[in-house]
This record gives sequence, structure tokens and C-alpha cells, in this order.
Amino acid sequence: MTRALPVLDDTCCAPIVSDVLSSDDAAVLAAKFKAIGDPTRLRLLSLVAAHDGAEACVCDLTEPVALSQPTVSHHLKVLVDAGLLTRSRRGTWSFYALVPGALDDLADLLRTPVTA
Amino acid sequence: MTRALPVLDDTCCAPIVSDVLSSDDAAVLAAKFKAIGDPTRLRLLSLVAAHDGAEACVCDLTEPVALSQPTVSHHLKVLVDAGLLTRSRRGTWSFYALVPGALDDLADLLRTPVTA
DNA sequence: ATCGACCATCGAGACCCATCGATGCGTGCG
DNA sequence: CGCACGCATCGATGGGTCTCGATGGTCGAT
Repeated sequence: MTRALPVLDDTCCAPIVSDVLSSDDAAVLAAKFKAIGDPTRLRLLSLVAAHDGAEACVCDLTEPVALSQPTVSHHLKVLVDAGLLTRSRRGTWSFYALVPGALDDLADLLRTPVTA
Repeated sequence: MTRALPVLDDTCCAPIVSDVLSSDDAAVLAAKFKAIGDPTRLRLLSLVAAHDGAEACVCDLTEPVALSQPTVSHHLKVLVDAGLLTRSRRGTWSFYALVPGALDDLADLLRTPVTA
């Protein structure tokens, strides 16, 4: 499982409140929001962004979140599958970094156009 | 359970990637993102926003999402508890409407400041 | 007062998820 | 070559979530 999310990596659709979401769009969007709907994953994103060079390996993250290495690996995989993090292996380390613009794209979908 | 979310109704903290989130902040934010991390709830938000007068009752929503009335009521309660919807009873009807600015506040937290 | 419409809550069932220890793989070093 | 390190995957477990039918409460109409 954990198949890649179907399309829709950049801007998928109009803001949520602009038009009624289709079931498909809602499923794809919900998957992304669900990925950041976890305290640990939210902190991992924050830690990666704040880390030196805007990337971090698993060994840098296990201690701050106080979880086991397998659990941290699992959460990072979820974030990668959601298109929010990238993983690049260098030597024995796996470095994770934010996908530029990924969070901003999600933010745009939440904005209410004008809401007079 | 389903106790009210602790504080932090408006702007809670700096953008996620600006500073490392505390465990408490992460928990509160994750609860909100988890609320919209469900396809049905995402569609409900969209349906409410698109409905006439920017509010809708349960009877307006059960058919579009093709779910039972108790289930729709449950999802709406989750959204209300997350601070994204308001409920106002008029007669036998319960009208749900978007909390102005709630989604925008969440959007702001996702934005990366500059990320030069 | 009685009935019907609308809705929230309850209890149950099926499913998903977060977490862990154990294991296996790949890499770099001695 | 062999060992140590970093990491991903596996299997199990406990807790949470989604969904439903059934129930009961509240309001308006007859």
C-alpha cells in the first residue's frame, strides 16, 4: 500500500470554500491534511525546517520528539508520501527536507477568497 | 470527551516552519488539521460555504454526502469543536456556518515566511 | 394534546492508526 | 573481511475513528 497520491501535486483545485469539492478532490486533499493532522508529524515538519541546512536525518529527530526510531521513520514516510517532505540518502543517512511550496499550496486551498 | 480545544482560537503561534513547535502547540494545531483531514468533513465545509446564505442545516447536507443523518451530525460536531463551524438553532433546525477567518488562520500557519 | 419533522446522543461493529521491539538491509570504517 | 552504525520494514497491540440503526428530546403544526 502507501501508493503514491493520485496526481494533484501542485494546485489541485479552487479554494475549498469557492466551489463544492468533488469526492475525489476531497479525498486527495483530506489525505494531505490528515498527514499534518498529527502532533508528531507537525513537530517533525517544524524540526526539519528549523534544522541546520533545512534538512535533517532520522537520528536528529528521534530525540526531540521522544519516540522510537521506527516510529519516527514511519511518520517521515507519511510526510514524504503526502508530498510534504523529500528524502535523499547520503551515505548511511537519510536526509529529509521540506518540499518547497508544498505547505503554501495547502495554505492557498484554505484561504477564503474574499468573504465579504 | 470532545472537550473544548484549549485556548488558541485565533492566532496561536508563529508559522510552523518559523520556529520549532512546542508539544502543546503541536497538539492543538494537529487537532484542527485532523478535523479537516477527512474527505466528508472537507466536503461539508465546502457545502456549507456554497449554500444559500453561507449556512446550511443537517437536512441540506445528508443527501450530498450520501451519509446517514447521525453520521453527518457527528462530523459537523467535530468541525464545531475544532472552531471551524458555528451552530445556531432556529426552530427545529440547526444551521451551521463557517467561522469567519478560521480557515484563514490555519492557512497562515502553513505559509513559509520567505524561505529565501 | 397529539402528531410529525428535525436533530443530537447512544451503543455497537468494523476498520484504521500510532507505537513499539525485533529484524534485515545497505553503507562506511578498521 | 567483519563489525558498527543508520535506517526501513515487519508483526503485534492498544486505542481511536467512521458508520450505522435505534432512541429520545424539542419545536411547530394540526
